[in-house]
Amino acid sequence: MDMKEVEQKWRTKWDEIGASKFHKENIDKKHYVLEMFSYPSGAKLHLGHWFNYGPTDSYARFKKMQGYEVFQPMGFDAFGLPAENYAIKTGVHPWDSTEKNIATMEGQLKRMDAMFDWSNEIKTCTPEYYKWTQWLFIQLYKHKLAYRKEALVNWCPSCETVLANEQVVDNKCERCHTPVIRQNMTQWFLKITDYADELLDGLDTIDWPEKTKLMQKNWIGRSYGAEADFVVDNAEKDVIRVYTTRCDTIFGVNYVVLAPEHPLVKKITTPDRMADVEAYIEYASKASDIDRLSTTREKTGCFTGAYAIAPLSGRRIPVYTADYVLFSYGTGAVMAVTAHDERDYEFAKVHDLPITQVIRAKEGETVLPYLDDGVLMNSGEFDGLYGEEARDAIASALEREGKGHKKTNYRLRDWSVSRQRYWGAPIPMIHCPKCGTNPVPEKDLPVTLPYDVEFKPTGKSPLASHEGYMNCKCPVCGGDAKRDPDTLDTFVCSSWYYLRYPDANNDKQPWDIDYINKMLPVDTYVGGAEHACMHLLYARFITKALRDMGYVNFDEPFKRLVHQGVILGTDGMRMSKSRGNVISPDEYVQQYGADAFRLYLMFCFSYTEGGPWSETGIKSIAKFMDRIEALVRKVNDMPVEDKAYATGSAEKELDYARNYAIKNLTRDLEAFSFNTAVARLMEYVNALQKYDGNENKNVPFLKDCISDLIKLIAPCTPAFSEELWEITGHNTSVFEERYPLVNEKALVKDEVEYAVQVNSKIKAKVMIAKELDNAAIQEYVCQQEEIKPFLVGKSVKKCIIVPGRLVNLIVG
RNA sequence: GCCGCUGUGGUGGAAUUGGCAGACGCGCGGGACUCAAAAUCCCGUGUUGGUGACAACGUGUGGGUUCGACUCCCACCAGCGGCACCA
Repeated sequence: MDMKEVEQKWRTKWDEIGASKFHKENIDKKHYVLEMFSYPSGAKLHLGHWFNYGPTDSYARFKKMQGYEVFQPMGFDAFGLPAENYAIKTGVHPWDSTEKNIATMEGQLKRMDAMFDWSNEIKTCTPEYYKWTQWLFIQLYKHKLAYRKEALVNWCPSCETVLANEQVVDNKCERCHTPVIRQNMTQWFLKITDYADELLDGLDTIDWPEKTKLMQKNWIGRSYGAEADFVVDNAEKDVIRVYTTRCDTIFGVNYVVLAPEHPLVKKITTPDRMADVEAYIEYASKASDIDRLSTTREKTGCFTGAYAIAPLSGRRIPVYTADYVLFSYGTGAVMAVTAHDERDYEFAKVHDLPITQVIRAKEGETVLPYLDDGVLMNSGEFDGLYGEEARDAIASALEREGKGHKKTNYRLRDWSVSRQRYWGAPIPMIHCPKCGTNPVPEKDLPVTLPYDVEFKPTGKSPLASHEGYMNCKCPVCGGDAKRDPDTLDTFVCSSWYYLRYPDANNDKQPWDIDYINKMLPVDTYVGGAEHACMHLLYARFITKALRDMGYVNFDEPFKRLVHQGVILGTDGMRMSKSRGNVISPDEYVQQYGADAFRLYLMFCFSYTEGGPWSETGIKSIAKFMDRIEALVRKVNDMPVEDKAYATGSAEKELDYARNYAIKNLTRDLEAFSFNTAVARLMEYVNALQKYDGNENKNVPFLKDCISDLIKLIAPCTPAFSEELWEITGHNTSVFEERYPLVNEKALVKDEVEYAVQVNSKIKAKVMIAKELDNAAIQEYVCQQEEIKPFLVGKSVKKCIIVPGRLVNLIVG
């Protein structure tokens, strides 16, 4: 079969009949299949796209054949850093390069023969889309979920620009190799932390990979502890508030540590220590959070000269600043318990600080640092209390004295969404010297991203230099005002796109609420595991926030989630241009056709694991399809005579093979276990060929089995199967057919093979009739010639029977 | 470093979730067809020992639980994904 021609033929036909269209009248049977949309940075579709979209489309087609009304849209996550960097390097405007890339990728996606409903396509960089991204931001602002605060950014002093983490290599600017510093900048934040508890608890309600749920759980990082106040021994009596999960150790506090960015550091530092402290802050600004949290890194720090009074014990202890404390977590200050915390213990050794034991093991020796729960000592009235009981008592005491209280804390931080870049959705906010900061009125949306902008780094956001963009009228007083010069993080665009797809052409509102409530949640969402903690968490947060605002009525955006694995280069390394190990799918598609290529991707990798690319075997997949075609044509040409055909054991065997295939394909496709699904297809084809070798064939039965074969493989090789369906005399699409249903009766065997073990070693395989009970099985097995020798002079002490599988005789 | 995952023949990968390890392919070996080759078809193929029936060993390493462990537990090694401005 000339697959290129066949694929083109069916592509045209599918377009004519609107085969990929979603029919709203069948919404009660909807199944929303979504693949993570493409990022058009490279000019072309890569292997990863094929691996994500090809097999998932087969899943979508499988659902369609099960009678679901499938909605499978596609679009482009088109804003982002790479297009801007490309523009800075080459001078090609991000609009132009992005449009061109999208056009190329659309063409390639269409050749994939997936059932994408292109009438609902989305491109996040179009005003029609980002108008609603801006609308979303304003709703969040109005509901107090967007606010501004200072936050650290990577700053290259030489390029005078903010750098993405990706642009920082070894703490240096990737462009000019100047050491990068962390600098404070006022930024917009979204209050994802308001939803921390619900984001945790909601994990129990969704069908996601356990590992992804676990990663999100750890990312949110809920911990139960207490805040406690340490009063600085200075004129102002400044208060250092610390967060601790171990308030039971509070009598063992030997010093207090402030993060170098903590505003109190400079305030309380004594004049004689100021030079050292400033030098230390400078030093700390050069390290990344990952470096700072490394447990193997040397614990550095600097004494501020100040002392504070510990609550409850009243002890006077020194105040340090050290970069192993992060300003962004907890209160940005910790109490250091040198005897019961590893980092503090290490720090105390280096800085020659005392170590005060306040906990001992319940039994056995106590080795410092002792980290587990234990019995309190040297803790005044609390001596003798243990673990949680001690923490409760101490937290209550803190509260009584007005020096602290219990506190639940999260590792999760609010989501920083301001970007000092050009290629993103403009932040729809206006800064007025008189009225402060206010949102753009919704009737004035979108705030259009101007084309004629100097996007090369100048020390400010690119939009800040565009007078025509920046100058505007205050929506409150009508006076002269300025726009916010920043754009939104692209994760904001992708945090709600699944809501836009079903109603993508609505120009009155982001979506029709009634309609979207019927179309969502997404039934099956497929994309890479690298998004576990960011995109997937942001999307959940936005859904919950919109629900609370009344724009949707469901709690979770993605009912079921599947991650495809990563296909690596032939060298086992991640594909990248710099490594030169990038495999292009195009040549394979050219040579073998999209169907064979898709089938190969399904068969030769574990879908959720991926693995190194190898083209060995792609030929055999093409051959497998040839075998099917030959078989289908041969059986199709067999005349049906007017006679009674055989219905003996050969027919029973083939019917078993057919139903075995139906049962397993149905299960495996549902489970995204595509490689085993294809293996079962191969077994079925082998069984058909074996039966075809018989002299006396039941031709009508064989034709029926072939018909099922075409339906079974149809989701995997769509054009090929349509062609076979036509060859076998049909003038309708095979995707209008129902996926074959299993006949369980055909799978019942009179006898089952059991493995027989003696003392857990396999000694024989025995056919055992289905109706035997356990006692009869044991008796039957013991009579077998292969087993008898093992029983001579011994008795069976125990007999373990696993129904349908195994008998284990324990003898002695 | 921290969080999460993975490790099975020469090779890609299976294994009903604690029950016959290696399904289905690739590769390799042998054979049929052919003047020959390609294509196709048939047989074999974890390792070691044995002519052989068979035996021993075998799922990254070391230990443990169990009648029974690729699967569960503990410790370690290697690789991969993420670590909040790549998306």
